[in-house]
Amino acid sequence: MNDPFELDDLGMEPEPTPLAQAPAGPPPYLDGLNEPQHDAVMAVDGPLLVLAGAGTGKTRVLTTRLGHLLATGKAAPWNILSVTFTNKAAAEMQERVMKVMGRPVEGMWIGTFHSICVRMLRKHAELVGLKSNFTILDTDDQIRLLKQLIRAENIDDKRWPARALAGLIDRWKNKALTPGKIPEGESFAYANGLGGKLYKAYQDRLLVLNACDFGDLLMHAITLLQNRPDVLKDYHNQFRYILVDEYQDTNVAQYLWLRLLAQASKNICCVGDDDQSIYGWRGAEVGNILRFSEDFPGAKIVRLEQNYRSTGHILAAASALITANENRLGKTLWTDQGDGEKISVHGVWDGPEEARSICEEIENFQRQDHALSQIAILVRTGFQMREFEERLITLGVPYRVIGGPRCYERAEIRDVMAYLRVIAQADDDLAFERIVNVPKRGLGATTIQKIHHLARSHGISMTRAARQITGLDDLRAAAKKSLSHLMDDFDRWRALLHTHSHTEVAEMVLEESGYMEMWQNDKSPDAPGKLENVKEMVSAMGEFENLGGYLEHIALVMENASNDTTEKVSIMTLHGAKGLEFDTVFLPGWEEGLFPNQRALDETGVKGLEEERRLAYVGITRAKKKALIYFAGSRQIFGQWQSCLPSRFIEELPAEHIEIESAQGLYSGKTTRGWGGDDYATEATSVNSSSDKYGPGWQRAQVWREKQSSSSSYHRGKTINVTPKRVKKAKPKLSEFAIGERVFHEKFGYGIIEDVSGDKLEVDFDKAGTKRVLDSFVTAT
DNA sequence: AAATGAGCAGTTTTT
DNA sequence: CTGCTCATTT
Repeated sequence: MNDPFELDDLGMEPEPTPLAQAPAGPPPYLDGLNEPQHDAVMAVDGPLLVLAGAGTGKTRVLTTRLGHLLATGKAAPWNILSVTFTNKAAAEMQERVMKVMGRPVEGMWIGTFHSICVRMLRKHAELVGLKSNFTILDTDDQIRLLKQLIRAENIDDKRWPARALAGLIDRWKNKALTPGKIPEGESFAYANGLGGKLYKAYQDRLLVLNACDFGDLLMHAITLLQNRPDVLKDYHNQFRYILVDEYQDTNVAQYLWLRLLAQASKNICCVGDDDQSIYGWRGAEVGNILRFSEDFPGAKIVRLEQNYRSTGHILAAASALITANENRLGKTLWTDQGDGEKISVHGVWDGPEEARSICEEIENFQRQDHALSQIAILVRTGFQMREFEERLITLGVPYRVIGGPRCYERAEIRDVMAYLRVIAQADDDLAFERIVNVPKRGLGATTIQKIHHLARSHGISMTRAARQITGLDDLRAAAKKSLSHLMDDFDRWRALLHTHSHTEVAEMVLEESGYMEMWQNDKSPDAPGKLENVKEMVSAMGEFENLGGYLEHIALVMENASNDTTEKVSIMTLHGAKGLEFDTVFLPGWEEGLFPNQRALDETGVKGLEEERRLAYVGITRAKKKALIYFAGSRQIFGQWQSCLPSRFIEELPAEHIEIESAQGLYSGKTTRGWGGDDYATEATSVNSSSDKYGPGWQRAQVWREKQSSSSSYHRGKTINVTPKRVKKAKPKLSEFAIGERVFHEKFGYGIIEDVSGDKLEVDFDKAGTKRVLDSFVTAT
């Protein structure tokens, strides 16, 4: 990474601070802290890096430290800036400081990078060319706007997708590179050199629209602090103590922002774990945490290594795994909780069997009174979730998916949001465009085109252009009338805000615009649900002070707050699991190509591989008592069967901490056994004789191990070959059966072979329907 | 202006 | 295999 840091040196002496010692004896909030934790709490002045391994009491240290600052009178609440990555983390911090202090604490700046930047920008908007009520665009708006600009440049947006440009711009913004600062050459990464020009055009247009995208929030804040020493000085005076959580996930822009704010007091405490850095792909710089002592000279480093979460084998296996990474600060987790159970590694035949096997196991746990809320299935990618969901549904085991499609992404919610956004901020083109013809009011593509054109050529927003165009003779009479009617409506609704509550206004808008009516008249089966969603949304607005507050919440707080406390199994991605813990963790899909993910390897090579490994580390360390890893011999991806090799991460787990379990019932003699039918699960339980110990996946693993030992430098040497690529299903053993042949299956009866793939057959059974079966389970007739 | 179909791409995600 | 976008049709 080139070095965009041009800030003042940080090497000043820490200013002497008078000690406001607590009276005799240590205050109660320090009770029970171990030594490093205690150190981390007490080292209040000067830069401090807390390397907090998984499950080592990081949050406790952070909150105790905050409490300590307050209790000793070193800082008033408003002297504290505490930055987190998620709103959830921010809320938890606020909550726990209250517990430490035993009373509510108000006035601290606790929030996400983005929410704190918004707060700064709302106050000083005009200094970066915005108005205080600026809109925060989401990714969708961002892409739509870019697409318009790309087309305006007559660039083929097929060949140069807007998404790609959005990614490029995001990466620039993550590094706080304004259009004037992008490195020579990087502009050429898009549309033969037009990237930079489009970036500039995009930023200009955003100012006209009085809008920001997410990246802008940080970037504008940095610009503000850099260009206005007076403003920066005010913040220096205010924020005497800065705390940062999940420091390993910060990007360059966030680092620069922190550095600007911390450069006067130098009282910055960053907490993080380089081994849990899993967001590199979205701009996080592990380098920030690796480089901490250089960035903040005189920094103290405290390592939290005692783990209070997992038992010995789990911890040891995870620790061993992560040592395969080169780029790390290094720490050794330990526990005094005893060895516990080994990690079990299961080879299964394919995806469906993996799902059956795991979900059955969950059912067993349920019968043994394990709390379902203490069980999680952690997958590498979203599409793996479906199999588990389906299986759990058929078994009637309650589950919840965490981090699935979010509610505000639903069309009707976005529509309502768009109405409200236009009312709150008339220049919000993206919102205007979304609802200008929803419900249909005869303002089609042609009209929009004309408004667009006028807006662009005059450098004004569409609302303004629309207003102007109603005074011209450019539109058909009907369109003109409809448009000016709509514009009048908007004015009226906006005026209503002065006299009515925002909730009332919203109700009126949705009624008068015909939006509710549109869904009421809609005959589609999901229309009532959508109507319900809209109503729910409006009632939720009441919890906010005003419209702006509500809109900002939606823009910045993207979590679905589910206070669902019922007992459910959790299904989520490994990314989503960071920071959580469960008694029992299932880790399916540990196969080359899937995990480590092929694309991660292809795109970022060793860096990607190491990040995948950290992901594996995060996964294992979520488990308190049991961790179960699965890999399948073959898997259907995008409708194609692919044969898979066990993940190299399995190989990297020390044998003494794992236990290989066979796929139960598989290959347990040549008994006729259904394959792929739901009823398979009920009988695939008992048989487990030692000669049948290894399922086919495990046999592959043996092969894989042999292969490894014969070329040991395969993935650890310098010539890192991030293959093996996924092996195409090369029809290993050709089946003796042919398509069209009539066969008999003990369980499903007679059927016709529809497809042959290796030794697996797809048979259309007369009675049981189409099933996938192993050829050894059928006989020719 | 809406509806149907062809074509295509398809990790991880918070703000 | 899906779900989406875009273009073509009516």
